[in-house]
Amino acid sequence: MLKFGGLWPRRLNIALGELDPPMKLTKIPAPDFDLEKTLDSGQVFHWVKTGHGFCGTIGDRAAYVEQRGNELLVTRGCGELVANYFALDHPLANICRSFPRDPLMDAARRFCRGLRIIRQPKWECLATFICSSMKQVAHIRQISRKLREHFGNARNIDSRKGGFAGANSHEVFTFPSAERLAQSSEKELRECALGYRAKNLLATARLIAKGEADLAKMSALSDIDLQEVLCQMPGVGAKVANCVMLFAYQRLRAFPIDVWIERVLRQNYFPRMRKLNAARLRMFTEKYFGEHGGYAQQYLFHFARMSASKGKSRNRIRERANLSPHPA
DNA sequence: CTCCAGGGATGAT
DNA sequence: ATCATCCATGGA
Repeated sequence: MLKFGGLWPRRLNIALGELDPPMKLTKIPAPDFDLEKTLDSGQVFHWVKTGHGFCGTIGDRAAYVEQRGNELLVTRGCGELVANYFALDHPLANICRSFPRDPLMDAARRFCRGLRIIRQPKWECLATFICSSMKQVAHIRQISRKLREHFGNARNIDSRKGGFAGANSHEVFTFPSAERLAQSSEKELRECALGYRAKNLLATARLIAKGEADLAKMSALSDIDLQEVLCQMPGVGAKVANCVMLFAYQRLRAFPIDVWIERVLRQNYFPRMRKLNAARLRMFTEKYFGEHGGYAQQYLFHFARMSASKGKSRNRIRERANLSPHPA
C-alpha cells in the first residue's frame, strides 16, 4: 500500500519479513537454536508451518515465529514469551558438552544442533501426553488440533504474506483448560479421536479442576515425588510422567523411554543382550546420561526417528530383519 | 513375569 | 482397494 516509486530496495522488503502488508514483528536474538528441529522433535504437536515460519499458541497467546539465522522474528509483544518458551536461556553448549562421549551420542549431537527442550504449560503438556499414548506423532497432531478446535479459544494471527495467497489470516486455538475439559463428556472427547484415552483425559481433567491435584504446587516436589504423583493420575505411566517432568517441569534429568529410545539403546549399548528388563535399562540411563539426560534422550529420539524415516522401504526392512530380537 | 485391548494414520501390496 | 504396522497404560 505504501508507494516509494520503486525506490524501495529489494533487500528492505525481505528484511521486513516479505510481508504485504508487513506484519509487525519483533526481532530477538536466538543463537544456538534451530526452530524447525525443535518443533519437529516430538515435544509439541500444534505448530503449523506458515510461509517461512510457524503459527501456534504459547499458553493463552497466539504467535508467529520465523527463524532468520541467529535471530527470530516473532509477533510483536511476544519476544520474552517466545524466548522463555523455547528456552533460549538454556546453556546449550554446556549441556551438549555434558553428554557422554560415544559414537551414537556424537552423531546425535551433530544431527540435532540447535534443538532445545521447550518450556511447556503444565496442563497442556500433561493432557497432550495422556493423549499421546500408543499414538504416532502425526496422529497426536490430529488429536491436539481437534481438542483445540472443539474446546479451545480462537485466536487470530495476522500473517498475510506477499506471494503467499493461500495463507492469509491464520486462526489458531488455545489448548482448553482442565476446567473446560472437565465439563465435557467422554463421548464428546471420543469425537476428537481419543479412543480409550478419552476416559483417562476426562478423569485427570476432573482431578485438576476439583483441585485434588495442583500442577503449579507440584513444582516444589523432588523428581522422585513428582513422578510418583504424576503416575497416580489416570493415563499417566512412567513414560508420560517423564515427558511431563522434562517438558513442563524442566527436570532435565528426566529420561522418557519409549519404543524408539529403547530400540536405539539396546542396539547401541546392549547388542544381543536378551535379558535386559525395564528396571535395568532405567538404571543404566540414569547413571550413563547424567544431569542432562532428558536433553540426551531428546537428541537420541529425534536422531533415531529421522534416520529411520529417511531410509526407503528396502533399507527399513533390512534393518528390521537384522535387529529383530524375537527369540521365537 | 506374560498377554492383550484399544483406534486411526500410515505404508506396503 | 485391503492388510499389516505402529505404540503406552492398565488390568487380567
